[in-house]
Amino acid sequence: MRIVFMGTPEFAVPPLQMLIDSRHEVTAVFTQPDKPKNRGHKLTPPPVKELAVTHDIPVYQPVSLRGDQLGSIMEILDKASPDVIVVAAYGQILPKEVLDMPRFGCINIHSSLLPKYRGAGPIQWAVINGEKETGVTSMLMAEGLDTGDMLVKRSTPIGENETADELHDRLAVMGAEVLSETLDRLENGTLVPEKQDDSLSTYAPKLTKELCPIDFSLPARQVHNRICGLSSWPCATTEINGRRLKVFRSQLKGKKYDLPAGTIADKTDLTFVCGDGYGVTFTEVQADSGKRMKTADFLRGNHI
RNA sequence: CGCGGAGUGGAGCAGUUCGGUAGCUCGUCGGGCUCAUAACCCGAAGGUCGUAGGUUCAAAUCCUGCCUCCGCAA
Repeated sequence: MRIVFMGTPEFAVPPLQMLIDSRHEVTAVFTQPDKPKNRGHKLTPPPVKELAVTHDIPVYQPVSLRGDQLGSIMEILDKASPDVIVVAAYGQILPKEVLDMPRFGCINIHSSLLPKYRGAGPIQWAVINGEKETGVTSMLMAEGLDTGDMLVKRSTPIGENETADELHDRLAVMGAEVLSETLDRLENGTLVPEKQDDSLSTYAPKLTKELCPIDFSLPARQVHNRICGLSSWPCATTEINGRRLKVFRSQLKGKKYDLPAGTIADKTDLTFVCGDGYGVTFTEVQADSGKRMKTADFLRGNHI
């Protein structure tokens, strides 16, 4: 099949790589415009663009698919003449004209078990909420946000101490597999679209930095889940000796303390008391202007 | 030229303000104690202080260029 791929961040890279390696032909790639990033505000291309250019695939980076742009977008799509458009974390709303354009429609891969966790932050929120499992769902795109009929779904357990970062990487690979299966079955006609039960849907908004400061009045389990879910970005934070401390990893101590929430229960391993009295141990941290390191290393040079 | 922090034995840091013998907590190696140990005691190795110049009797420390890493911001 001829395929147009739309995607932007790291999550979209494994699926695109899979398509490039497949018998299908990727005739065009759409991704977000280069944005000023990093120190010095250097203009940085999205990961998907970097992969596409190394394979000489035409890359388009419209600011918007809608409005004035629509005419030229449709021209590009006509020329690329896709049988299907594959969308993975593209970051833009597709207008109806685009959704209706390919013979097989538009297929989106979403990193949750729909209809749960629709939206921009499904991986992180699944971890923050302490879900036991999550997964990847492919769907036929409709006009609503992540509301299309589901095609292929695959689940995976979330590890006790697994961070959103690690889960993200696993789901990205799984996304490529789900996409592969979806396309195969699309061709041989064995797909059975399944409507989403809207009454079961939940929404996972983009993460903000307001979530970062650790609220030690919450039970230990929730504090731990939040640290895992926010790692490595935007990352849970707290303050220690007047310095801001990012917390990348933690473990449940499994021990109860008769101390007020937020106090340090154990200075030798950085265990903090939470709202239910149980301790959470920080295992990987980073202080202001320092680098990310194991707590044992941090404590060697930073006496608390 | 967006703002800011940092490069010191293998790890994490102090020392830089006010130039004057290279320090701390660990790790490593050797020895001792012990039924035993990641515990304790004794000892040892290991550093051109990121790099190139400059100032000086003397530079980790002051000045200048360059390299690398990181936080904010996105």
